[in-house]
Parts: sequence; C-alpha cells; structure tokens
Amino acid sequence: MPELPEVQTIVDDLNKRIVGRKVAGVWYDWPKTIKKPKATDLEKEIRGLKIEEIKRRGKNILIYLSKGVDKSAYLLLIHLKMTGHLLYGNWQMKNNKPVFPGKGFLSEKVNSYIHLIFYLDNGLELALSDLRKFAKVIFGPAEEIEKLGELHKIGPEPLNQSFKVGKFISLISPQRRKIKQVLMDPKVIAGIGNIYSDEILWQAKIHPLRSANSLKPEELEKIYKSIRQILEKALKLRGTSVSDFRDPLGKPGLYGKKLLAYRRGGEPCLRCGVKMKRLKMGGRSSCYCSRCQILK
DNA sequence: GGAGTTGTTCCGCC
DNA sequence: AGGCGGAACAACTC
Repeated sequence: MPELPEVQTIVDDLNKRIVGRKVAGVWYDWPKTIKKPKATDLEKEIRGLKIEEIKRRGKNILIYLSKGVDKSAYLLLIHLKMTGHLLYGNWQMKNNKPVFPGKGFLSEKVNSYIHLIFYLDNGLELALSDLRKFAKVIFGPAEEIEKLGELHKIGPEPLNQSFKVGKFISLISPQRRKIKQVLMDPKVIAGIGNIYSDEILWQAKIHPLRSANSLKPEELEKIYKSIRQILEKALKLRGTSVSDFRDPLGKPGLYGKKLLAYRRGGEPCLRCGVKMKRLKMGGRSSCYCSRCQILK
C-alpha cells in the first residue's frame, strides 16, 4: 500500500530516529524477503555498520550505512510492496515470534506479521512487518545496489524541483497505454500507485481509460498540477491509512479522510453528486465519476 | 467459497 | 513492436 507520501513519511521519521545507530544483529523467519545477500549471510555482512542517512527513491527506502570513512559505502534497500511496514521500537520474543510488549500504539495487528528485525545498538529494533510477504530487502555495497533495476530503471521523482510540466508532458504523451496505467508505472514516473492515481485523475477530471497520447497539453497540465498538489498534501498529512499503513511508531496517516475517489465506486461524486463508477484494469480497480471524467 | 485488496515483474497472446 | 490480461508472490477481509 505505501506510495510516495507514505514512504517519504517513513523515511523522514527514520532520519530523526535511527541515524548514528549501529546494527547489532538480525533476526528473520521468512528468508525469501531477503533477496541479497543470502539470508544466512545478511547478519554477518551488516552487523557493526553505522546508519548514516535514509533516502527515498520511488517507493524504495534507502538506508545508507558505513564502516566509518565512506558514509555511503553500503546500502540497505527496502521495498514494502503491498502490506509492508517498517516499525521502530522494542519487541520481545514470545513463542518464537516478536511481540511488542506495550499496550499502546503497536499493540495492534501490524506487529504480529514481523518477519525481519534489525537490532540496533541502543537496544531498540527496526522491524519489517509484512502480512502478504511481498516486501523485499536487498543489501550490499551501495555502488552495486544502485546499479540494480530497482533504482536504475525508475522514472523521475514527481516532487523534485527539476520535474517541470514540460518534462512530464514529454514523458506521458508518447505513451499509447491508458493514462491510469501510465501514472502507475514506476518506470515512467516514480511513487504513484492505485490510490493516488485515482485521486489525481478525479481532481484533474480525466477518465482513467483515456489513452495517454490522446491527452491535450492543457489536460496533461491539469494532471501534472494534480500530481504535485495531491502528493504534497498527502505528505503533509503523513500519508493514507486506507487499509493498514502505519508510520515507524505505529501511527496511521491522516490523508485517508481526504480521499475523494479511491474506493468510492457506487458512492456519490463529491463534486457533482452522480454515482461513481468502478472498473477493472490489470487486476486492479479504478474509481471515477462518469460525469466529471468523460471518455472522449 | 469466491472475490477483492495496496506493488511490481514477467509471460504469453494478439 | 508493443499493448494487454493474467499470473505470481501470499494471506487476509468481506
């Protein structure tokens, strides 16, 4: 579920909390999550390294670590996919499973799906919780990890200053696919998934099935503005917790209350009152208003 | 029991 | 060639 605003929220939190910590150990119970190195080698390769900085690229969380001199010598890449959460706190093992001991913010379901833990040198832990076990973790020399397709074959960051409307148009207008699919393609533009693409197209009044190459410059401009506005607002509200998103301290994001289109099929359009529609694309559903978002 | 659920890649069909 | 649907990853909710 996490898209750009959720992942950025996590990255901002981690930068406040775990920079300067050293990795003291690793625990896991689902080796398939660890793509590189071999799961059995992760602990001996990462133990003792110091966390220097956390960045984001698309929906990837990038944790840079060092042995001291080169501050970005090693990279731990984490992609949360559909149901992953990164949680920072203090767990105890019960029946061979990590359990958060407190009654407060993490006493919910999220912590019962923890499959990987990084123990830190301050006694706290960074834990990966993942109900559906799609999340992945890759660790190695930064130079090597940065060359992988995960980071290399990814489109521009929509919130970067350098991402101007002209760049957006040149990227989108040659595409022959439906605009909804193009917006969700990480190779075209980074960080947008099913939730925000529905919100963006509703705000821009563009039908999700419009071919990208049929869009006029003024329509593309509206989409561009909606992308910036919606992602920025969602980021301010610390993301959307429509199913289960939690920040590293287990708190939900607040943008869920602001959603105007996502999952609103059958409900009245909040602009014109007409009943919203829902359609399927590539196994994913998209909600839109058939009056506001006309298919030409 | 069946359909639907957030991300991404890949495969086979047109 | 390239768009598209479906599968795969896995496990839950409605």
